Amino acid sequence: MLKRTQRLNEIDDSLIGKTVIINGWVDRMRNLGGIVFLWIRDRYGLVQVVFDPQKPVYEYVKNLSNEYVVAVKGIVRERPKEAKNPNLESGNVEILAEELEILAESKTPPIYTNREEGNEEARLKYRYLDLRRSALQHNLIFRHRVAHLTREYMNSKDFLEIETPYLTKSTPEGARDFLVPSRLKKGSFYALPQSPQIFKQLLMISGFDRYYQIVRCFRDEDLRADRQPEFTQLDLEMSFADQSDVLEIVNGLVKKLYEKFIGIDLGEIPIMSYSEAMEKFGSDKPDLRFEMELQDLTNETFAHEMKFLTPSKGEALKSIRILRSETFSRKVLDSYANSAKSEGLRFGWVKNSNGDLSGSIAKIFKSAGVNLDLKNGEMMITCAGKRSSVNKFLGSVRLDAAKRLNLVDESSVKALWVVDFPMFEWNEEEKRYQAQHHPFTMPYVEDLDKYSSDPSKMRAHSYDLVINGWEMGSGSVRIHTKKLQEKIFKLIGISEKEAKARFGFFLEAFEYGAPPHAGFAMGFDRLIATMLGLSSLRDVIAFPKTTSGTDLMSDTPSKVSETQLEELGIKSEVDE
RNA sequence: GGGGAUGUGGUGCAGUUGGUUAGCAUGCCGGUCUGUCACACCGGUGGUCGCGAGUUCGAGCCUCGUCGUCCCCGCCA
Repeated sequence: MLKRTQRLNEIDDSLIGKTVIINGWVDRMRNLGGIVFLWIRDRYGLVQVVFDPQKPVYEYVKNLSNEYVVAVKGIVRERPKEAKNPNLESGNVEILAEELEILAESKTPPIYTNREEGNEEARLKYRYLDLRRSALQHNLIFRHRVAHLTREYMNSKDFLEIETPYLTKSTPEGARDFLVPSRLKKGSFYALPQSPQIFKQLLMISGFDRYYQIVRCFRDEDLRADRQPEFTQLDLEMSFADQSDVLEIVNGLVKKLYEKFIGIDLGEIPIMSYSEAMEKFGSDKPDLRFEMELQDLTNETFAHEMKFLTPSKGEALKSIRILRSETFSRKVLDSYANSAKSEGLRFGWVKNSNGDLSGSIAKIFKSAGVNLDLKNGEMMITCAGKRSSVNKFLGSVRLDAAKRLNLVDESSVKALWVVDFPMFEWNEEEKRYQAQHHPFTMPYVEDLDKYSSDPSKMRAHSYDLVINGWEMGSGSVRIHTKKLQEKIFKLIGISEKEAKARFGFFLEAFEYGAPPHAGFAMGFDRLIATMLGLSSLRDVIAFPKTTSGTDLMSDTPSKVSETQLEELGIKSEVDE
């Protein structure tokens, strides 16, 4: 075969007059009857090849079609003045073909590879063709570069990349596990790791001191645009370290990545407590690209004159201001009212229409004689009820309103740390507390005694990195004593017996000199998507799954043979 | 598990109150064309309207069911 002497990004003025060989795909053909132009594409670029009717090779160009793989030997020449294409990287030159070799033919592709259109279904079925599109090529190349620099950074900070197993032990708590049946031990199962959590902590106990891994994690839960069943984390753990050490490492990395690849200085990344985030933004992952903070009216003097909105003891009365109310139709406000009601909240809105107050609760404010200081067109949405529900509801209103008002500057990047999450949350289904982060998280030890009657008030030494309202990663200081770990298991209703069966090896490890340690895990797919301004993880993963967890290209998951099941000692109860 | 959107030539879309021959663009095939760059122009091919039932004289359109894709809630330590 004619092997390439140049990649397509290398075809430029410096090669004028030289003979080159290029390899690539036919991106487009323009046959003008006499002269024929081809665009040849590879991963690096796009170059125009000319076929002159005077040359013998001209006879063969008619056999070509889109997506054929070809080798072209020819002379690089400057294009005629009028025929230069400034939109093309190589638009100053072209290759005059002397020889052509067809390396592979192609059927007419079922989707366009040179256009940004096509529905997801067809594109996922022919993912290998979709991946030829320059946008997806760009995303995956970008991802590679970020991974590369990430490794470089972690290495420079003396972190060791150490692999951990994929065939692991199923553990309670957290997401549903993907299970893998064991053939050698019929009736038993491995689980794919939801994260390498336990292993990286064991590596700390082994003395490796600083560990990281860019690693696949698996969670068998329903999908979203920002959630895939298998996804990649930058996982890290440090010994003799606390929260500030971890934040420093991660800050350094994120700032470096944004500076190098996006050209943005993230500046000082602020730290906000979980409770502040909830009170001000109604979210544990606030989008700080716009203001619109929640206001707490609970302690205002007029709060007890608010008729049905009056907060009873322990409840909250809060509001949010919307500057341009004209985009909020009655229908939108009704839908807010309905969702508030379904959360057991009382809801009302009031706006300034040409100097007069109107809206569902205008009368209440008027009779209470409150000066709301609303400018013309400004609206206030007010909500009363259980404090945590009020925050959550107004937080969702805040996001929805920002979307409607187009308040988000898509080119800006706002990162922050949210810290001191609650250690536990109540699981209504199982009627017990469970760890909000995970059960290996170090609690505020003083909270354990202080709030022994109300575990929901205990805080954890945990921290989330949030970028543009996306949870980018989370971490915590870990428990490193058996005694405390056992205490936590007890609090979340894991019996001593169960703890021993599930985590016995882990608890035992703590008896052999476990150093204080802390760590973090960053959602790598999300980070790439955020940096590229994409909302779907599918665009940064080469072979993603659909929202129902299938792969349309390979038709996965699929049935397996009866023999395979027998070998595993498994019988399917699903009817064919 | 629930809600919403969607499914029409290979691809992207239109299709009125249910009405006779399902349009448009692009691709593909053939033709003309020696400087195009999403080449242009002329001609042509291509559709079980996701699938199944029902209502009706008549269904792409209405009803019920079902399947796929996308978005959201639940869920995701």
